[in-house]
Amino acid sequence: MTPEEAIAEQERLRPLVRPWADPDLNVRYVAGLDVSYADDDRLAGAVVVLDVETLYTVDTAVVLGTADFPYLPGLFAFRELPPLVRALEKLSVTPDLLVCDGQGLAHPRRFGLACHLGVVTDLPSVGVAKTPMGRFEQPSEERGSVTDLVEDGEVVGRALRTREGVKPVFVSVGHKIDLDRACAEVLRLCVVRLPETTRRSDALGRAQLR
DNA sequence: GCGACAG
DNA sequence: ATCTTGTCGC
Repeated sequence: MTPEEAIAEQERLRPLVRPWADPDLNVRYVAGLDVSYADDDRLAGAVVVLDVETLYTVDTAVVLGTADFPYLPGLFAFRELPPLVRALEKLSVTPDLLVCDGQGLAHPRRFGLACHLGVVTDLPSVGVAKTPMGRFEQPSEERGSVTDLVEDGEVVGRALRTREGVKPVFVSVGHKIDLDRACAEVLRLCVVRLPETTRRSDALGRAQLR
């Protein structure tokens, strides 16, 4: 697939994004997804499902693969989506929400990894990125404070302070959830700066490459 | 033309 | 993404 074809694919799928929650959305099992890279082009896609009430891990899956698409800003999903979908297929527990390592609507074409993964799986999803794609004001220092993340004059996500005195993370809607809910769900996954979902899937993926 | 650009 | 445990500072 060429970058031009990838962009066309994003434009084709973008209308399928539903940036609101089903009335009956109840989040108990949350999946964190991440891809780790080796020195060569091997990679590991990892997913960890935890019970949001206890933060206990209830299911995990890892797959080994190769990087078949380069990292290009705006086309990140075409590199990470294949191993992540394969990992999701290995789960025994169906997650209620996917927490992705990257952007959702906070994307130049409003179709970041979290949107793509949400649409492909038809599961609610949110993007949690460590660096922003857009402009934002610094949220105040206390845990839970937020500011808008703005791109092209529209609010595409939020900067969320997940712990006092740390850099914010950048939350955007992926699919089948609204921004308020997305921020609330992410915040309750955070013991330190990054959500436990992200931390555990990251650890699982890198361990698999050893 | 130049800089910016998730992981 | 990756290099990476203990250590410095609030």
